[in-house]
Amino acid sequence: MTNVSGGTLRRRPAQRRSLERVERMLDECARLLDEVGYEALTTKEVARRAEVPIGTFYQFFPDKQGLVRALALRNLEAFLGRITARLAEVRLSNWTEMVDLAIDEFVAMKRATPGFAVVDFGEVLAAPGGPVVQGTERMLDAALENNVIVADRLRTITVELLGAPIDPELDRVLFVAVEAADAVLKLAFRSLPDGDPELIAECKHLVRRYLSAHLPQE
Amino acid sequence: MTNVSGGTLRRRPAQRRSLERVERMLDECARLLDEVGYEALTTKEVARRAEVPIGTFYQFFPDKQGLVRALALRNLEAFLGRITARLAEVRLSNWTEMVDLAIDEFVAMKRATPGFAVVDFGEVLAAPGGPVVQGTERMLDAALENNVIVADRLRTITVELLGAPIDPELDRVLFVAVEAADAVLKLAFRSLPDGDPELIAECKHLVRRYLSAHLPQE
DNA sequence: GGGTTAACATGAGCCAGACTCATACATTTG
DNA sequence: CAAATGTATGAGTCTGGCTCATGTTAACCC
Repeated sequence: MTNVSGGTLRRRPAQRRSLERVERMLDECARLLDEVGYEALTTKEVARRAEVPIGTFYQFFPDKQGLVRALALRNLEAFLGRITARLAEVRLSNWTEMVDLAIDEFVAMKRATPGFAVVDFGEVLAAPGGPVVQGTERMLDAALENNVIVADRLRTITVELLGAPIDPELDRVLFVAVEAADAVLKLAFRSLPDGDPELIAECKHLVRRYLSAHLPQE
Repeated sequence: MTNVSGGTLRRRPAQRRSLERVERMLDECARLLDEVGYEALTTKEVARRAEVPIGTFYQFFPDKQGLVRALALRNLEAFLGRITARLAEVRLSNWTEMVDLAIDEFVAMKRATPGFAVVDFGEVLAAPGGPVVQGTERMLDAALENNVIVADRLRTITVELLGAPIDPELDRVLFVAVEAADAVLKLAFRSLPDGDPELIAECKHLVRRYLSAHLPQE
């Protein structure tokens, strides 16, 4: 699995102990996100639960956003790993199956991964409204980049699946599809803790319908 | 125009002076959102720019979220007003024209209305991840309700347009469409200050394509 | 007018939470 | 063993959301 999460940490943990600590902090961050949400999440509480002094917390994470961003990136890696693994298992006969697979994996992760329903890598704090243009290290950019990564990954898979790229606009189309799916699934998980099944179905519907205009029926 | 914004304010301004003050605070809030984004926006600065003491600010707005929520609701009213006005002007021959009209109006508002590209009524702070279930006065609920209002409004228009409701699932479908469009347009305005035209076009594409599965071609 | 009362306005200050930094500790190196 | 270099710590700073005691205006009554 490629290491996507470069550049999030203030200092990279070198020893085993530090590494475990960072993992613990991320775990507790995820659990706290489920319990109280992003706004009410405090760095002190994360540190307390992870049994790490606050000073050490700030040795590794630049700030609260950085913490959540690091978590989102860890989740992104997990997602890409799962998708890749699943693809190795099954033989897909057409792209609609891939849509279902991707969405099912995403939903499964939302259900199983603490904090993931609150901040997945798609939206990571994009929303509370970073200004349209701002410093390079904004979450905003991270969120965009993340969906670019997912879309790109899906493009690779799609191209492999179809044999050759069909539509030169495929990149943008996939990006839009990912963004839209992300939003609808977010909604599904806001409606019900395990995700409203009807909305999840509707999400697949939406994506399939949209992509069918750009991909061959086969 | 119906007054949607009930219940946002701590106290409703009665006299002319208070009313102007509240408007000024909302205006400055909008401008600040464009400048620094939601997180960096401070109630002190809003009050300072509106030339209102901080105490007075809190006489009217319950908190920072309440301020932004009030702004979002004011924008929602404006949007519904504009849509209604436009519909009175033009004669629509089919529902695809309505999709274009609604999206165009939305885009026009994003361009013209300060702060609207940062927090429109669709997402209003839903994202930074309130916990899935939490107190009644959460922004989250507000955001959901707002899109419900828009979807409902569009349903009314659609039903009028078509003569009779076609699909019993129309409500959910429209809701999903609004949510997806919202996300893609948000993206378009993150990419370019005035909204990436190609993404805007793609948004219309997405919605039309999706709805065409549920609405008659005519 | 004068006096009483109720509504409104004000900003110094409280408090919580993000983040720092001086100090203590450990670990490596000559 | 001493110096140097890295690492750990939590008391403390600072900023920003929000309050509340006090001052001010307006409304009302005699």
